[in-house]
Amino acid sequence: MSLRRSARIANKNKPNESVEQLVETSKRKVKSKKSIEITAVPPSGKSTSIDNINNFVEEEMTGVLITPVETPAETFIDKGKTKDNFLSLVDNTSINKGKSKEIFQHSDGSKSIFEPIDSFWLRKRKSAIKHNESSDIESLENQEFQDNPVHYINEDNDSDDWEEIDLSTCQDQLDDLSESKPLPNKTIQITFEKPKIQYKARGITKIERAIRQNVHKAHLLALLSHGMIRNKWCNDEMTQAIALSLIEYDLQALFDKALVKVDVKHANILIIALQDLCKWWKNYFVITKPGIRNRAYHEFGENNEGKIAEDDESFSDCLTSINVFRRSISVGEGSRDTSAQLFVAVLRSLGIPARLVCSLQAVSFKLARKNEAYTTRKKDNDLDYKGSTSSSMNEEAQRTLGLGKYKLGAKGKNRSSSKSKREQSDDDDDYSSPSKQSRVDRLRKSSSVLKNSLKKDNSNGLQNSNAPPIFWCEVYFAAYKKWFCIDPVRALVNSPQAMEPASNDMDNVMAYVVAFEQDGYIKDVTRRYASQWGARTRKLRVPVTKDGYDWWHETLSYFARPYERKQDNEEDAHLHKLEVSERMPTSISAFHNHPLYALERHLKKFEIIHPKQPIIGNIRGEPIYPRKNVKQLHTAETWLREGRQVMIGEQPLKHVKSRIYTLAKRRAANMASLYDEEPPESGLYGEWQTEEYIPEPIIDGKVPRNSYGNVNMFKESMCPIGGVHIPINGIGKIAKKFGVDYGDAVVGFDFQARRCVPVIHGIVVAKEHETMLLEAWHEYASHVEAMNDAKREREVLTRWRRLIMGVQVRMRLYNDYVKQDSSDMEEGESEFYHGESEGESELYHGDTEEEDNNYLVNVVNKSGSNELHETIGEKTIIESNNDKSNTNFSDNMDIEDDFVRIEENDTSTEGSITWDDKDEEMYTEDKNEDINIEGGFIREKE
DNA sequence: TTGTCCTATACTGCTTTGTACCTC
DNA sequence: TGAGGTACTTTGCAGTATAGGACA
Repeated sequence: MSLRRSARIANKNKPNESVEQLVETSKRKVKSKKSIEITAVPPSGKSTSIDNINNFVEEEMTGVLITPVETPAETFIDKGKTKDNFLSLVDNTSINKGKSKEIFQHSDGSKSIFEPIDSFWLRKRKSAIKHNESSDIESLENQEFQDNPVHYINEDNDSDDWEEIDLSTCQDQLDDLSESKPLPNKTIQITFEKPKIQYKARGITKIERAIRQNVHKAHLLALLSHGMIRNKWCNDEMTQAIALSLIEYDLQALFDKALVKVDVKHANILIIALQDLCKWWKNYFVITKPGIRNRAYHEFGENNEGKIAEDDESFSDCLTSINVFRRSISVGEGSRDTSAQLFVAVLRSLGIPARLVCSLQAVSFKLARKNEAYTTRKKDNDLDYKGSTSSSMNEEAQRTLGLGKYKLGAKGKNRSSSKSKREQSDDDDDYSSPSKQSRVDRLRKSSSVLKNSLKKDNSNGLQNSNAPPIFWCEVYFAAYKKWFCIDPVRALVNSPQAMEPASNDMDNVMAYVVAFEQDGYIKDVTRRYASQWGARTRKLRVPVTKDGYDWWHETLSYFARPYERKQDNEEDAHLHKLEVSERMPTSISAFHNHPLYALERHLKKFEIIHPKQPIIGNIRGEPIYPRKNVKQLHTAETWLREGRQVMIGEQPLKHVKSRIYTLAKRRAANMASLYDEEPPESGLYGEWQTEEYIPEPIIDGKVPRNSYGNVNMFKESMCPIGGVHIPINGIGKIAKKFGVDYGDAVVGFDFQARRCVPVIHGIVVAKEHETMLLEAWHEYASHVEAMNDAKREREVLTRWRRLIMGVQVRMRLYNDYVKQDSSDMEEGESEFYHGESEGESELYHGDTEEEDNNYLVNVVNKSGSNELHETIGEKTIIESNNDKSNTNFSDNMDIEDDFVRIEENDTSTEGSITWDDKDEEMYTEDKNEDINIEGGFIREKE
């Protein structure tokens, strides 16, 4: 390692010094240390004395700075390899430890102290500069030497560099140290206090987040499917017939009257009719279960499957077939969800265009707060069905309905099994039979009696629950051109705000509200019901990716109506109006990332509010601005990359601290901090302060370049006027040869190892040179290609020559020495080739060094079949056609380059081998060596 | 008890124009 | 001798989202 390089490395903490200064400094340091006995540690681990210090510098010593430690107290953690090297020279006994220093005792009793080099150096240097003790490096170093008589600096790593000295030279300090703390000689025991485990907030990892989102998506699809099936059941004619048979005649007549004409008057009649229908339904249908509920992600942990399944069954109906669905309406009981679904069937039976609406309760992909899902679950009696329907159910009603209820004691415990059996049998029920019809009539007649008693029993339970439902309905009012929501469970008509659950309701989270149309299409109507769409609801949904991909939107598009109706457009407009007129949040945190409103405090680093008008409100004294006024800012360089330039005279709207990424910037920042200067800042500009980049023109073929000698070509529009970008790497050489002025085209930057390297792709030249350069380039490229081909050909022929010569030598040796000893061998035949099984002769496939010289010749004969010929010297073995399995060519892939493919009649290659199909004779041109082949055996031609 | 804000933590992605040395 | 290729460099860091806790 050169002294110059050593100086450069040492310069890491002294960037303001020139290399020459540092070379001098290094030399001075070496001189100054000559009075001290230093044992330094080069990377090799061999100790070096100060007498060899000059060599030491040259060896790139990874030495350390050694100073006496006065009050070692804390554990020092070392990670440097250099120290490990040092430790090999001493006993592994740490005598005393300091925060950044450590004392080691050698086998001979001498001691060494370590201190990381950079901390000491920087501390001293900063201190000196700060107090203006000396601006001169030399005086500073002298001062250091006074404080620390032993030191040497050689930095390879910032904090891992160590230097060893013999502490006998600083015995005074050590004596002091020894007096205060006697140092043991041998092993010591270090006891660490067990650290207090502090469980801190932990976010989820990227993978975990992806898994959660996928689970969330899968659940959404399952819920969509569930809704589609139930919606289809709502169209069931039998179910609708049963529904129609249950509705009182007067009510039916009212609906008939309301549907006569489409106007406001009749629409109002329809509203009244719907209200009456809801009241009737509420009295008729007994709620036995709360229905689907939302679950926290962590509830789906391992070993919870059984519990969840059991839990779900007790919460919602498991309608296994449409017959069970039909039965539910005839008996008039079920969960809140089933109630709403059946009500849709009722409405459709009356000829009213009704949608089944569902708030999909997909498992959240966000982390639930600690035990939140359990602790904040509803404890109100509204949904605590256990204490309502079950225990308080009137026995008379149960008897009449033939029902057992949940938790009715020992009797009720057998409910599930008996119920399931009954459901199973009901699956096959034929409701069109007279007997069943009479059962419906019976139910119809007795319904008022039954329901009154049930209602009484459920007065504090599910029947009168005010909790927003999961399923409800929507009815289209043509007169108002609006969809009105109807909640049959609570008998509410057109109260969309009542459908939104409380924000802390963990059982019912409103994130996706979808409406299933009568014809099966699905529409997202969340915005009609979510009052805090921008502030809350939007954040609960699958986020739109940065490149704009909206999974939910795409998924729903598969189920959306392929054509648009007038009422759909009207509805879209209405939903959009609801979205943009969302009321302002009442908390400051809700303004964070709100799509409509913004506070200055939430602006990001590269954002600004422009213009600061209008102020659309105030929250705790802070002005509220429209989100559309939040504008993105960029540095002039970033705008240039976008193909825009800052207009002359524009001042930065904002100054931000520069990001320090590259080494160059870091050095500059270090220098600034060294002199207590302000860190460098970048000015930011808005798009309105920029204009499209206007490239300079090419004058007299001279390409304008930037300060780095290149041409910025971040966008095609940045090409100099009259110039052209030729995106071919290497064409610059051609331009240079022709004396054409050109500039390397910088199309971007590559960031590697904290360095920014421009990505150059092709050149920019004047347009008039383009054709000439391209032609020259093609010529050059073909020339290079031909050269490469010729080179490769030469290499192949050389190898063939070596092969043939090698085999010839072998043959000669064989004939001279081996053949003579084989008295049994027939003349003219060689066991060497066919005497052993399948041609695997020892020599041919032997373990000799020449083994690799067995090459393959792939010959295409006239009939077009491929045959593989293995050539050894003057002989060729022809293997079976296209059957490589019996050949020993397993290595042919590795020596593919050594294949010689010889086309028929191809005489272009000197010394090529030609295959004549007529007489099956292979001969080598220019060598006058013909080879006869008989039945696959080889015989030299006489 | 609830809503809001602050803090700690983890993740994401921004950064924006070399050079010494070796081989051919 | 010059062109071209390769290795070295480093163990970031600021901004942002979010969970958890404190507090009104």
